Amino acid sequence: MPKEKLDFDGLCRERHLAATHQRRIIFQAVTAAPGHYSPEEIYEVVRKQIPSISVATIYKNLKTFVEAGILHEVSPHHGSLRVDPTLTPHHHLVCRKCKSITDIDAKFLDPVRLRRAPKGFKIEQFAVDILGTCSKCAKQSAH
Amino acid sequence: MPKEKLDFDGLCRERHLAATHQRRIIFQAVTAAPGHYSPEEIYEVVRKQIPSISVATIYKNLKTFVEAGILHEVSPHHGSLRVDPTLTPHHHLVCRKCKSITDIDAKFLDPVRLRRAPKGFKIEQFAVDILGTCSKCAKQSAH
DNA sequence: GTATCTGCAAAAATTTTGCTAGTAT
DNA sequence: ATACTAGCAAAATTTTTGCAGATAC
Repeated sequence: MPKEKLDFDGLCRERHLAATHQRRIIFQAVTAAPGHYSPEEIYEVVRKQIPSISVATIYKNLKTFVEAGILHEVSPHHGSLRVDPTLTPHHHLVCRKCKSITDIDAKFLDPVRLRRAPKGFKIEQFAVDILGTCSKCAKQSAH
Repeated sequence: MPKEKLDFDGLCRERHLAATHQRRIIFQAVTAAPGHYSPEEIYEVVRKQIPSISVATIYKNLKTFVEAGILHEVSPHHGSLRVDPTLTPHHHLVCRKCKSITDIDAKFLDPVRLRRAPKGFKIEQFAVDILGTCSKCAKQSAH
């Protein structure tokens, strides 16, 4: 029995998600190779196996997978461009539930340092997103 | 003479950008207070002072400001949601020019560590975006 | 059997584009 | 004078929604 199928069904069972055919194929499409796929790219791949699939199903399930922790977002996607006037070095606390963003001064973090320089990439800046749950959301889900 | 105006005109001169009225007001709107504004939010604020402003102008100028380094993006905005199948700890090299994303194993980075815990925020994960220029883009702008 | 999920189509939201007139340098 | 920029309207993208029928548990 193929390993992926086992994994996927197990993952779904753990998180009380229905292991539907569409979800299985979407998951396979995303995990077939490392990459940083957009919903549109995944749609095009999945469509080859399930021509009747709809983009809405891709979106709904990617969201579901991310919320369930089965997949990750590349960087927190805030729905639209977000611009930041603060030019002093700082990073961001990002709440996974309410998507709120809070600044945290860079001096509260040990300086980010590479142990091995990536070949051919000229580093200009480190941006750290600290993902988690803000106090407001923690209270709400506490009871 | 107000400090902001001086700063803004100087910034524009340095980067060979025309210091237009619209840009000045947009810049003031963004820098009035720390925050993480969307184009729509900025539009609503600027509209109070320049009712004839258009959303397109907001978008064009935010993009211009970000490219010029006058403002920062909160986290790299990739145009659409991007999903990542790699669950082993890793971070991302993001090219500012071509927006390409490359994985870098977490063990090539000194572990991210907080010196002071943020009050009330439950940390779940650190995501580091290493911003810079990839080798391909470096070559293109070299000559 | 019941709750959940899919497909569809339509709407909403976000972002880009082309062009003309206006403005900064 | 020249190059750049703003406004406008329209299009292109991206994402969400509501609901009827289908599917998983």
